Amino acid sequence: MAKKDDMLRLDSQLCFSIYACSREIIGLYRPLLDDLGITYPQYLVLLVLWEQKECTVKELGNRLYLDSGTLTPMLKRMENNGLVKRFRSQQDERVVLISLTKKGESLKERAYCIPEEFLAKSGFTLAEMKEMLVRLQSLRKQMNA
Amino acid sequence: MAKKDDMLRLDSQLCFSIYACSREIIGLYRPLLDDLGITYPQYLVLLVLWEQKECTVKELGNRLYLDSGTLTPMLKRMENNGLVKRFRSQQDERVVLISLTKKGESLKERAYCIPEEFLAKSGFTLAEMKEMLVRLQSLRKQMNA
DNA sequence: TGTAAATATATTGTTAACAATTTAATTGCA
DNA sequence: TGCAATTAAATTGTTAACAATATATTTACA
Repeated sequence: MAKKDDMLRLDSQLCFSIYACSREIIGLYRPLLDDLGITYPQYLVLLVLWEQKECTVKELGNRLYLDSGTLTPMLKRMENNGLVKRFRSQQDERVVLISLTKKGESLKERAYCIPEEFLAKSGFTLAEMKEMLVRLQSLRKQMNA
Repeated sequence: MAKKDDMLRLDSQLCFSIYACSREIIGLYRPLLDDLGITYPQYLVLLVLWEQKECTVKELGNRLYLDSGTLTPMLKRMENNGLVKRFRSQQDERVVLISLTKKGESLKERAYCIPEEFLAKSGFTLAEMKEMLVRLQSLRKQMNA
């Protein structure tokens, strides 16, 4: 049963390596994000809004793979911290639109250093980084098929 | 500023790809783990215990990169579900030892299919899987340096 | 030996992830 | 037109991650 047992060894599990890596990266980002007064998932929301200024909760969920059960309370916290505004669409009252405040907008300038810092600490070249990105995206596509 | 802005695009962020992948894999595992009556982090605890039968909370934390703030309540839940036993070491009363119950032990047999299922769904060959594993481990090592 | 430092776990409080359900608005179609 | 099905968010409840702190035990060494 040694071979069978090998499959169940913690250190041979890709899933664990990805899970641990994710948490480690978030830990690396934490002091930087603390300076901006945001958390990692909030940073992801801002990334989307820095790209497109305004979007619906639904669209945010599609980009980040999160549902309203996660997003609604998080967006309320961000609203309380003055980062975003929330309001119902006039055309369709079911839809909630999220847009940046001046404060949320202004954080972008201070965020450029974050991916740079990560690239530096990762020890990867930009090419290796992209290679990895492609593999992970194909993994995700596969799993959805 | 287009190039600078590119760095902040959600889809060019390796960190997001890893974070999203991690959650997606856990989602893939969920129905299988539901059958066993455990969650993903609990599965990781069992992986360690299937390897070595008994260990301390400290050792579990070292393997899984989790602290007592996460482990203590989780291990209590696992104890309530009859999966593990918890008891203080006789030699050092600070230390809490975790060991498997018959029930926890017996789940191993039903868990072999989980990494197999993942390998199948990932669309990766075993070699590609290992390649990826190595890269992620080196990324983790780098970040800790 | 006695006490300060170190160590292991537990506790408290905040944020997040997600299933399941609810509420409200819109759409489709008999 | 009117009502059933669909859709978008919000709500509720459970588990987890983690910072900060507390408690209890052990170790080190003055």
